[in-house]
Amino acid sequence: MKRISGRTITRALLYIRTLEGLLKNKKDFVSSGELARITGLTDVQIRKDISSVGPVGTPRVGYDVRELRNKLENFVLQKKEIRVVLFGVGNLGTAILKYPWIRKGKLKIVAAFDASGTKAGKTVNGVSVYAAEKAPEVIKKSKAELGIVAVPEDCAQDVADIMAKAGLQGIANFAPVSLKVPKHGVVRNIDLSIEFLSLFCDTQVR
Amino acid sequence: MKRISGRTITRALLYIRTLEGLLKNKKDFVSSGELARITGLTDVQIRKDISSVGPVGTPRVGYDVRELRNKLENFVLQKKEIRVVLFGVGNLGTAILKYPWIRKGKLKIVAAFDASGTKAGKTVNGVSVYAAEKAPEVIKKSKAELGIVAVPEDCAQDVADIMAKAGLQGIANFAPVSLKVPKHGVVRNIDLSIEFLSLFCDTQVR
DNA sequence: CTTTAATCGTTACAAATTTCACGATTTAAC
DNA sequence: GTTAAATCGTGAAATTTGTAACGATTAAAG
Repeated sequence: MKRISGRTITRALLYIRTLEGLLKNKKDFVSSGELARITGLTDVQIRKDISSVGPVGTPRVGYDVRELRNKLENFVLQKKEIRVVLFGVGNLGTAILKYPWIRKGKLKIVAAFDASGTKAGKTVNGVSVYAAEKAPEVIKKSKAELGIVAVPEDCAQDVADIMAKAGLQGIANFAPVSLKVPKHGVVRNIDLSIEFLSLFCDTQVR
Repeated sequence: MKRISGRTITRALLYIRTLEGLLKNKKDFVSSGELARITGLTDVQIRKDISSVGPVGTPRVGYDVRELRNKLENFVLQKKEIRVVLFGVGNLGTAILKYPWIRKGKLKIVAAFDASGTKAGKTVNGVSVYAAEKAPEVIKKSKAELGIVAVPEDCAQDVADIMAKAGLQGIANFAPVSLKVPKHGVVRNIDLSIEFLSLFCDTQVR
């Protein structure tokens, strides 16, 4: 199987989400053209992406929704389970804990940490919240692999350091600052402000 | 001035954020190499992006931080002011209202709407919250141009319809569903789940 | 005032991504 | 069973995006 680009993977996740939606509506088959209409992509792009997981469609019929979803999932989410911790249980952190994750089964948020004493000991959407000091210990015990930074920008680097020290391999960073991490670490930055402003720029004539 | 890609614009916003951070630290000059170290991009890419706004750097010295920020801002955010409304004042919506936006001056969240009766009439971070029914009226009065969808997925399409009808030109959609909008409408989808999972996939061997 | 070292800006090149074109396959109609 | 219509899958072309190479410019040192 050839190497797959990150763009294809991101779109594959979108396909998975879309297919889940179709399943809810009892739709058993779907064509690349229809997926294109829903997602706003082109049908060719969709067929090409899907071809990464091997032949799965039937000419004149389209794709079996359930089968395609399963193949995409196995392709994109290879491991059985991925364990994640979250730092920061403010509004953003709570939103993340309550967000409808794709494949909740495979992706487990195993613990959350917060600096304010008022939240430790509580549970949000089934996830236990610990005091920040407990992080190294809890991360190791829980065998978490990835971390989410949802703290204010002024403590984001501190949190990233704790994460790196605890051996987390990847960080999703929602704080609007660039993080310094060991060179083998993977960071994905998600700055709500930048994401939004780039929309705004698209609406301008240029 | 030649056409600029969306990627360049997104990176320009990152540069602006980074430069603001440098200014806070009283740094007056910065080289493309240093910006590269901070942002994780390459120095060539940064110089190339910056060249879109015209010559601004000085060999052997680098860029005047304040000047570069201003030029990038004028380049990326051409209008004087952009007016935005937000739908959904739950955890995510509240997080958005409190997020440290780049250039708060130019970007004004002029109103927020929420379906639950308990929030209407309140103020979050200086923004008034209205009942959802008031939306068409308030949007028109406030001359808003863009909208943010931060409601649960099952009412996201309804909100998008209201937005389109009220004449908003662009939508930033944080709900994990694809929205149908009139063909001239611009939608930027930000699915926290997909953003995060794509990080996870990057950390896997492939 | 000349040399040196750092850094910018740009042109040419390479790589990645998307789009196009079209043959192959399958169902359904006749 | 033949034909027609829809749809898939894919190799090649076109486009976009990123990288490398390098001359040009500037400040500082000698």
